[in-house]
Amino acid sequence: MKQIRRRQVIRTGTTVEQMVRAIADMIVTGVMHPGERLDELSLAVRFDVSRTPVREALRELGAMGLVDREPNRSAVVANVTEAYLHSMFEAMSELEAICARLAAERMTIDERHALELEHRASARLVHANAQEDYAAHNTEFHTKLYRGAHNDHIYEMVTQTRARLAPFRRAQFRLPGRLAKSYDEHDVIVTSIMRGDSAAASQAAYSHVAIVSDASIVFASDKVG
Amino acid sequence: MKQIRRRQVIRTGTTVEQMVRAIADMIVTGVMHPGERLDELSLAVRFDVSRTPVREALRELGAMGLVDREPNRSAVVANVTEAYLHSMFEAMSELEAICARLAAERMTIDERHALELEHRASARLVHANAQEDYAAHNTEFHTKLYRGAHNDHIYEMVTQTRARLAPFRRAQFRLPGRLAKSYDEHDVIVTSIMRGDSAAASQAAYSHVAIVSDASIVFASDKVG
DNA sequence: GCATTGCAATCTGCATACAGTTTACGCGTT
DNA sequence: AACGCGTAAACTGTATGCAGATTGCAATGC
Repeated sequence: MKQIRRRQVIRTGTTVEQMVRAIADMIVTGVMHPGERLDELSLAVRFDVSRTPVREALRELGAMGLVDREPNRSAVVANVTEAYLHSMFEAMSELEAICARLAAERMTIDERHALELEHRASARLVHANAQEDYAAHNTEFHTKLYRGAHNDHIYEMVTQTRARLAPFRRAQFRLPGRLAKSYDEHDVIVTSIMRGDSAAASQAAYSHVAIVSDASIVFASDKVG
Repeated sequence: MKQIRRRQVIRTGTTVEQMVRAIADMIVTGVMHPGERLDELSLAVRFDVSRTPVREALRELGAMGLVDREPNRSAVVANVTEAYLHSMFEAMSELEAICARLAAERMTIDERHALELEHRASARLVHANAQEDYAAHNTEFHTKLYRGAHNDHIYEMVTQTRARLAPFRRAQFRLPGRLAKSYDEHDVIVTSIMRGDSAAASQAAYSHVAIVSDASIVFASDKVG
């Protein structure tokens, strides 16, 4: 995967915010790997700005947990310990369970229909084994679930946790048969939510994420230190 | 509560980190009120540094959710909407319930003893109606609970949420009889945890925080917009 | 009397410059 | 050949200066 070295100008809107998004995206999508250095001058040249906004962007990314910073040392793409990674996956399960429970209680009719529709549409992707497309669907499915909980702060927490886990979860759908299993698990969640069975939805969501975690940790274990 | 106008020099360790802590402290302890402006130059003069580290500190505080920032506008102490405040209190109940459940399952013998000890020691404060001291005990009690869950990421989330709620929760122990009720609620949590009854601990913790939320929202409702 | 426009003061956003720290490399010694 | 030391290069931390945006006020027109 070759990186684009050409100067990348992003002078629209607030410069720092754009840089935060751009760098976060590179980390989350795996263009940059955990442990990789983010030196200020290179980034400044690359985005065609001075070091000042770069530093502010790095500080914000640090606060988000996407990069690690130490005094007088370059920022590096966050390289979490295996223990912390495990705690994030567990937290993800708990948060997802909460969202599913609240969603079962609070989703509007329209939201329920939209969730079901999104889910049903993905069956086609499973049969085609379209891993990339299914991953996109998966993101949308879970986002709908988080939104459905109707709690902005929980949405913020779960979204942030998800972003931090993304680098360690990329390959999950490459496991043979994982797509079909994921679909089945989603099915239980959707069915429970449609019935308004919050306990079942919560339980199903917890297990679903726990399974994804196990699958992901296999791939992540060679990256963490 | 008069503010100290004298220059405040904090040249120990990493400057920006110190400033973040100092400003966060002023917000959390109520020295600065929601909506209050944080202009860069004043802060720079006050801490005897240039605007550059001030800006970085403000950006970090923004990422933490303690201050709101908009382009070309001063940072202001975060002034959340009533709806968002409610979502944070609800999230706090959920997180606390998780911590209590996990703590009931995972706390070591020593941690259980320490929690019980902290709790028992506070009985004296209730009888003396020592609100300030009880508030300190309360913080320590809940911190022990969060630690007891043995999950670093959840600890981070609950701590951050707690910090953001702090400005809106200051007066909770001024309600008549609240100290005694708080003690009783803690008692149920402690007893459940000592028994290893995770369901009861979780339930008790959820209710406890929900009650605190209701008490706090009364006081907060005249501050939010 | 009230609204509107223009100007000045204030403040933020960013670039540049300088100071202090860390890292890397080469030379000399053992 | 390996180790230690010293110097230079590279990089981060902070200050300062300038450009652009916003705000408040005052003067003017209706």
